This record gives sequence, C-alpha cells and structure tokens, in this order.
Amino acid sequence: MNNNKMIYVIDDEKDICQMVSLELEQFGYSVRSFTTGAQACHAIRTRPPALCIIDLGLPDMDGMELVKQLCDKHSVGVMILSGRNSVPDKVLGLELGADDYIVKPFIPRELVARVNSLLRRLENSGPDPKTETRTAQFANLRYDPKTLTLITGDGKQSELSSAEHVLLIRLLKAPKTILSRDQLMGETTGPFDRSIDVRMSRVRKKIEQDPKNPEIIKTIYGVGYILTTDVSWTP
Amino acid sequence: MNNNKMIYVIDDEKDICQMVSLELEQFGYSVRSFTTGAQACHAIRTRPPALCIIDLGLPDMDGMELVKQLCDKHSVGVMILSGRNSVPDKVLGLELGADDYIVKPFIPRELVARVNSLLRRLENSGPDPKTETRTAQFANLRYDPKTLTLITGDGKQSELSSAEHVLLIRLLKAPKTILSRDQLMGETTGPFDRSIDVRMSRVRKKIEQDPKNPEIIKTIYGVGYILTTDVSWTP
DNA sequence: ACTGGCTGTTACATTTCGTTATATTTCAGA
DNA sequence: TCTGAAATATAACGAAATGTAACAGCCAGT
Repeated sequence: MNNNKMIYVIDDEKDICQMVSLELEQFGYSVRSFTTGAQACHAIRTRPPALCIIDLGLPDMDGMELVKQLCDKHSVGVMILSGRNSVPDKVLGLELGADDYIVKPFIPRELVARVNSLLRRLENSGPDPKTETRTAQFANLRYDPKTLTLITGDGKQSELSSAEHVLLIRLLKAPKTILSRDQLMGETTGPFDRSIDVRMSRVRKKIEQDPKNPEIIKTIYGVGYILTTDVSWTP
Repeated sequence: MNNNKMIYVIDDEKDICQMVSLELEQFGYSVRSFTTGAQACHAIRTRPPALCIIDLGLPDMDGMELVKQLCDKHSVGVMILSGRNSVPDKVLGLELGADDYIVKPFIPRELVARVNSLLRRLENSGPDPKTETRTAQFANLRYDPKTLTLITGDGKQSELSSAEHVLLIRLLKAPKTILSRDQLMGETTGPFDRSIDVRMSRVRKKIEQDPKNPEIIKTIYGVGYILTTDVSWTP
C-alpha cells in the first residue's frame, strides 16, 4: 500500500485526530492534524492536501464556512465528520460541496474505506491543483508555466524542459528561502545524485545573464540553493 | 434544477424503486428502475447512465459482482443501497469500487444530497465514452464531438478520426492535468505501445499551429502529456 | 475485388536527462 | 596566508524517451 497522498484532519478533539491519523497511516497515507480552523486554513493554502476531513464543531470558526471555502476551490476532497446526525445538517453539508458526511461515533475501518473510495474517484477528476497556471515575474524575467516559456527582459524567448520546469517552479514557490537538494528533488531518484547540480546548471544557462556568476539563483555551500529575487504572480 | 442526468435504480423491491425514483425526479433527474440484474446489465451496456444505485440483494445475481463489473469500467458512478449494516460489507463494497454505501432504511432527502454530491464529483471526471455532446472551446479552437469537427480560429475546418477524438476528449476532460499514457489509452491495447505517440502526433498536426513546437499539448518527459489551455463547454 | 480511410507498427531522427570526468570554488585548519 | 579535502560547476557522453514519416493490415462501402 503505497498511497503517499496527503490528508489533513481538522478536529478540536485530539483523541479523534489521533485515532483517525493512526488508522489512515496504517494504510500508507500521510496525515497531518489540526485542532483549529485557522491553522488548517494556513496549511491548506501552503500545501494543499488531497483530502480534508473536517469536524463541524471547531472552536474558532464555523465548520460549514470552512467546508464552503474548500469546496469552492473544487480540487481538494472534503469529508465532514460530525456528531450531529440530523438530515438537514447532512443535506446542507453535502450540497455545500462536501463529498461525504460521516456521523460520530464511527468505525475507523469504514472511514478508511470511504477515504479510499473518494480518493480513487478524485484521482481521475478535475484539474491538477499542483499545476501552476499563473505567470511568474522576477528579475526582469517572465515565466509562463502553461507553456514552459521564458521571456527575458529584452524579449528573447526560450523553452524549459519539463525537468527544468519543475526545478524552477519549486524555487519560484519559495523565493528567498534556502532549499536543500532533497527539497528540490522531491520524491524522484535516489539519494546520492549529482543530477540536481546539472539540472541547476541548465536552468541557470537559460535564466542568468552571466551563468558563470549567477545572480538570481545563488548556491549556499553545503546546504542548497536560493532564489534571491522577489516573485509576483499574474493570472 | 435541470440536471437531466440518467440514473438507474436496481432493486427487487418495487416500493424502494418507486420511492427513490420519485424523489430523484423531483430534483430533475431522469430515472429508470430495474428489478433484476440481467435487465440492468443489458440497459447499462446499451445506454450507460451517469450513476447506478444498486441493492445488494438481487434475485438473479450477486449484487457485489454487478458492482465490481460496473466499477471496472470506472466511468459510471456506483452507489450501494443495502439492508446490511455490517462494516465488512461496507468495506468490501467500497473497496470494490463503489462510491457510497447507504444503509436501509434511509431518508430520501439524504439520498438525493449524496447523489448530488457524487455527480458533482463525477462531472469533470472519467474517461467518457462517446457521450459528450457539448462543444469545447479552447485556445481559439472549437471542437464539436457530435460531428468530430474541429474549427480553427480563422474558420478552417478539419475532421478527427475516432481514435483521435478519444484522445482529444480525454485531454479536454482533464485540462491542466498531466495524463499518463495509460490514462490516455484507457482499456485499449497492450502494455508497451508507441501507438499513443503516433496518435498524439496526428492530433497535434490538426490542432497545433506549428506541430513541431506544440503549445496546446505539451509533453512531460517520462510521464505523459498535458493540455495547457483552459476549456469551456457550450451546449 | 477494389478503393480509400483509419490505425498500429517499424525504423530512424531528435530530444531529454542522468552519469561521469574534470575543472573550479569553498572553507576549515595549519 | 596557505593548503588540501570536500563541495560544486559544467562539458561531454550515452541510454532512454519521444516525434514522425513510411509502410502494412484491416474494414466498410462501392
């Protein structure tokens, strides 16, 4: 069982969070728990998960409101976990956009089965939320991820290969932050690998004015790389 | 509420069929009922619905077997309606591919809410059969699946073959999402095949302005292909 | 049988990308 | 400051992935 999908559990009762996490992790999922809506919101924006399991009775915000927000962005799956077994509540939650509504107390194994079912359905559905479609502007360059096209300040165009694209996107998503080689590689390829250096060299050759003295992407000796400029995204 | 989607209800108890049908029809769905698995199978092959609601206790065949068959061609949604409230049954049904499992007795209004929720998810999903009838607009092109006709921005027309059609439709149904060769192939043909590349080449020749430098369909090396544009569907 | 269109296969050209080898840079310690 | 080991840069190479023209089989309609 090598799912590896990210699931967020949002419930103010720590017991529930723990129980759900343990069960899901046994089936190969990566789980993070949150006990307040605010924390969850922030995390969802930063690293959107494949699925959110939400308790309606949160201390700091209306659970329904959170559900609605999530469902409007249409890509992340939403399961409601509630102590209230009333039909109007269920109907409201589901019509608001939730994909399932489970009443407490529930059987952990059934929850897992429903999670599996939903993720299976989500898999071949909707645009991939990870694919960035806005254009990035940085250091008198413009990069359009839709077409993998880079436009320099003086109008020259060049195309990035898909591996170069992934690397550049990771940097653009975390400007002015040191990223280790592992972080830049993601889940691909083995532990000892110098290929990242070569990739970086190829990216630099396309984005730097003088690739021998890189300004935009600096090397942090012994640690990783950093994108030194600000980035603004235009739709 | 003008859904107009086709739903099949398969249950040997006529009362249940009638109740479910009435309720769903009030919400604008087209419903057909079947009291035996054989009838349903035939109808599903002839006119595949958007969703099947299946009672497990059918007189002439094992309900689970029917569920499994349906789910294998995973374009049609499957809801199980069962009198058995046991966790193993639920888990089995859901793992087999069902999208929901509802225990009798149930509240009709909740059933409708769950149907709405599921169909919403299914809407932009699934390797469609040939059933798409709306016209797709993307990248100053218009494609009419009914006639397999492509119209370019400057008025030129061309026709796609049916294999090209399937490929293009799969891409249009999942814009901005990387699709693997397997996903694009669907259930057809053998494991290692280069035919998809050739098909893609032929599609590109028709939709791209400069097929040597494709803009609309990009290749993701080692992974698959991606449609880079937005798509809007007009009836 | 003949024809024309569709489709998969094959063969070869091209691109991508990781590996290797070598040059260069960094930095701790003398 | 100097020195050497470790880290990084990148050119060059080759294996694998992809693009596509050309060919061959199949099928429906004549």
